[in-house]
Amino acid sequence: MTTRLDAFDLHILKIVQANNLATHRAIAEEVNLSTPAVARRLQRMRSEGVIWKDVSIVRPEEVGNRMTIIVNVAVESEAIEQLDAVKHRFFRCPQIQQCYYVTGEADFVLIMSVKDMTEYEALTRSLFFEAGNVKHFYTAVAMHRVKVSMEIPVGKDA
Amino acid sequence: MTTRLDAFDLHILKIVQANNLATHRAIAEEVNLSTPAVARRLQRMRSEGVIWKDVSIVRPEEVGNRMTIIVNVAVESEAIEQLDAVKHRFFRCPQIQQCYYVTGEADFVLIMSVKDMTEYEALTRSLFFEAGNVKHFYTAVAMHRVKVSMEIPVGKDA
DNA sequence: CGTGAAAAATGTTTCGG
DNA sequence: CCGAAACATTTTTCACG
Repeated sequence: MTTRLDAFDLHILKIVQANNLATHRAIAEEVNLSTPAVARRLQRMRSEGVIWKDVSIVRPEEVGNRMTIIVNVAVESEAIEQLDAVKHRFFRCPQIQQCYYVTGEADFVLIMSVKDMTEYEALTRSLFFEAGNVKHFYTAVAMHRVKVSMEIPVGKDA
Repeated sequence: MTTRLDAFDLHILKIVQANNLATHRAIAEEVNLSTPAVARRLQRMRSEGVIWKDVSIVRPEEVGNRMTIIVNVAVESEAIEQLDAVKHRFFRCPQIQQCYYVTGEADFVLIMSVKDMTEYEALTRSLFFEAGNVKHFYTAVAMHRVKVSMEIPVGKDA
């Protein structure tokens, strides 16, 4: 929060969070600004890290990665060293899309994208059993991805 | 999976999943193809829905001190009607970024982005208590977002 | 289907307010 | 810091292998 964002910035963010391929002209028209103004603001927000990434999102079904699995993991030791080791292991696994370190009964929540249960089972072995420091884990299979987004509410509903 | 994707397509997907602002020329160079070839493949994958969205991802910290909260929700009735009502309610809530309908003890897993605990508490009231059909819910606060991505493994690790 | 060179559109830079 | 016009890219189109 080192940066101050005005109403124009927030409006632009709202747009590019939904579609970052929108042309500067189209954005400029919607927010009532000139093309270079929009370009400057986008460039600033990208260099300052307000916008931290620009990505395409693909449908899992289309590339053969079919199942989404949500795993709650509890660790044995919460010593910093051990915890960092676990975090790194999770971070480096491509099938783990998201990993949150959380309060409460579980220590980690993982969101994974795997091809099938066979692949998942193999991963549980290498990630949870063999690697150590995992007390127990609870697996939930996603039957329906009701909503999948990275959008952050800005403006009126923020 | 109506479409067949060749090695070039997968390679391109890998790139744009990390950065969809990469120029066609840069992509072409990396995958050893001509610029228009890359353009055609991208256009095809977008029209066919393999690439289903192109978005900017913003840092939550930069748009107001935001917290990520993971909620497990169990419903009373799993009748289709009631379930759809709940899904729609969750889908329409801007603070709910992700919603999965899952097997197991909980019925839904929600990933929420809220400004503070006050906002979260207000949402729990309107989403869980007043709206009905929610048996119980379990709240976990994310202390650290270890990994946050929508990337799907393609190619060698898929 | 992929390639390479033209046209159209987009993004960027330079200025003066 | 914004906006208008010149400038440089990129994207697209098209004829051809």
